[in-house]
Formats: sequence, C-alpha cells, structure tokens
Amino acid sequence: MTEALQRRGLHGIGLSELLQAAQAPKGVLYHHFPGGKTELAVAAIDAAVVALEARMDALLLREADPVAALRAWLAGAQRQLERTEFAAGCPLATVALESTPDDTALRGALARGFATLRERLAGVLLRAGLPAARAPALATLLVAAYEGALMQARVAGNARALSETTDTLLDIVARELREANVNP
Amino acid sequence: MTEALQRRGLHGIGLSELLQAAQAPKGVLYHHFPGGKTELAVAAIDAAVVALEARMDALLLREADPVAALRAWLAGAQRQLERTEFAAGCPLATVALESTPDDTALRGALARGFATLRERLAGVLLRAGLPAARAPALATLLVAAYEGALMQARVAGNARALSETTDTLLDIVARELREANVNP
DNA sequence: TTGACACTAGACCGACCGGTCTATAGAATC
DNA sequence: GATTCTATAGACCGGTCGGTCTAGTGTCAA
Repeated sequence: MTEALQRRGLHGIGLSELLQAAQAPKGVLYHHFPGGKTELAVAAIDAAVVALEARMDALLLREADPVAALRAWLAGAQRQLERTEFAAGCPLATVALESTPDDTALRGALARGFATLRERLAGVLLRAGLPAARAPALATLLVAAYEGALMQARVAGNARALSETTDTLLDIVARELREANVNP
Repeated sequence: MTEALQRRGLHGIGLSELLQAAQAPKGVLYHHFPGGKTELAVAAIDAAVVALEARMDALLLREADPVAALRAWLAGAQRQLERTEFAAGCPLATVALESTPDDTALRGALARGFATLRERLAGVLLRAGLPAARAPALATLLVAAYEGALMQARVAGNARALSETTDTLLDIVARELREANVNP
C-alpha cells in the first residue's frame, strides 16, 4: 500500500488493483478496516512515518556527523527515485496534495507525520549544536526542500534538482552548525 | 481548470464535474482538445506557469528590492491558501505527484514549468548580485522549499510551516546577497 | 457436539469515470 | 439558396470505482 501511495497516490490506485496485488478479497479489507480505503491509507501513512523515523535513527547511529547522516538520508531518497525510474517519491506527499480539507482523518495523519519528521530533524540539529530557537525553523526548511526537490526531480526524470538542493541545503546547515559551535 | 487542479488534482476532479462548472458539454471539449483530459491538463499547466511568471514580473516591477519581491510572492501564496481554507496550493504540485513516468506529455509540461520558474528566480537572484554559479542552485532551493512548505501548511490547516520557511529562506537569501555584494 | 464468533471470500451494487458518436446549429463559400 | 465546414450539444458506451452483503470456513469455549 505504501508503495502504491508513493507511486500513484490515493486516487491513482484502485481498490481492486490493490487487493489483487495483496492477494486479498474485499471482505478481509472491510473487516480489518471498516473505514475502507481512507482508513487503509491512514494506516499506511502511519506505517510510512514509523519507517522513515527508523531509517533516520539507523543513519544517525551509523554516521557520527549529523550532516553526513542528513546527506545519507537524502542520497537514499535519490537512489530510490532512480531505482524506480522516477516513479516512487515520498509516500506522504502525493496523498497530502490530493487531500481536501474535508478529509480530516487523512490530513490529521499527514500533519502528524510531517510534524514528527520535523521534530526528529530539529532534535538532530539541536544535539549537533544549533540554538533551540533555530533548530525547528531549519528542520521545517529541510522537510520542505526535501519534498519539493523530490517532486521536481520526479517530473524532470532526472535527479539534478534533488542533488542540487541537497548540496545547497547541507552547505547551509553545515555553515550554521559551524557558526553555532564557534560562537555558542 | 487550473483552480480544480490546485484543489483536487487531475484524478481528483471528474470530467463531468469540470464541464458542468464550465457550462460546457463534452463535444466542445473533445473538439478543442482531442487529447481529452490530459491535453486539457497540459494546457492548464502551461497557462498556470504563464500566470505565475506574470505575477512574479509584476512583483518585481513593484518592489525594488528582490528579497521584498520574493517575500511578497510567498505571502501571496499564503494568502491564497488561507483564503481558500487550505484547499488551493500550487497548481503544478498535485499533478506532478499524481503523474507516472508514462504520462510523458504531462511530465514534460510540468518539467518545463518548474524549469521556467527556476530560471526566472535565478535571473532575479543574478541581477540582485549573486554569483552566476550560485543563483541557479539557490533558485532550485527556493522552488523546492516553496512547494514543500505549501504542502505542509496545507495538511496542517495552518500556515505556520509556510511562514516559517519563508522567513528562514529569505534570511538565507538576504545574507548571501549581502555577502556577494560586499565581496564581489 | 454444538453454538458463538472471528475471519475469509467474492458476487454484486449503483454511481460515476473518461471517451465516442450522432444530431444539429451557425457561419462561410460558392 | 445550396453546400460545406466548424463548433456545439448531450445521449450514450463499456469499464471501473469504492463499498455492501451474504455465504462459507475455521476456531474457540461450553
């Protein structure tokens, strides 16, 4: 499901198609998710956020330098985009843009997801030495730029916009960290 | 059509609904756009890009300071988001994320659109004094962050992520411009 | 052994999808 | 005025949508 959301979005994928891929009939779905497609999507979004967090944690354990961890994270997104031939982006983004204000459950899950991501990143930046007043703002910028760059790379069919954004962004982060640690 | 794309995306809006809103029967559509919904979407995207450019030009004429023009541009997006109660974002973004690599016409139009936007912004930054090597990279970051922030604000139902990103982004741009003009 | 219950399976539903096709109205050409 | 062509109008098409419903299966406790 997460995979489908990444590639085609919630409206882009049919329930029958989905169930066929999962080798499951409709009865099962509506037994476990009485809310239907929407509830399923919310569950998929929650799962995707957990997966993103886990990945970020793993990278932070592996890389001592937070900037290196961020770079690895963005490089991972780029690899996935290229591996899927520019079909799979962020699992949250497509659903986010398809959603209307009425889809409160969906938007709630997405808002929570993005907030979680921002907080995680802000925590990383904070521990790396950024002032408490600065970390959340930069984290929001990171998430925003990540999503927007992924989108541009996707439609262009090449990763340039993403790699360029990565470089620019990490330069800025590295610089702010340097300044913060020199002059705390 | 552009409005519909902004709010609901290409899959999210039905052809019948669209035609009813436009007070037009199907015959007219398929006469002028033999390619159907996709061709219509491409036309809407092209029109949206032209409108965005026009808006940017108007702002640049009105504001002497390029940073002020950028701020006005982002503020305009925020106003629209709030006015539509978080329904209408960027007309390109939703379609971009819904599209698959097979939708070559659609992706082509979108890629051209984003490229145009980036070039326009790079031109602004260049004329403001940024080095030729730096302007395009920063322009890509601007577009990316703009799209990503708009998305986050939309699902959250409040503009915080967008205004925060705007501030962070324009701080960075202003700083780089200052440094470039001091030390050319 | 039986009854209750959780779960699976998929036929089936009305609504709506994007798209085609025929009929016709109006303008332009001769 | 007849003919031709462009543009409008909407009935109609098969297909698919998300969702419901009934029948059946397995697994418990009593």
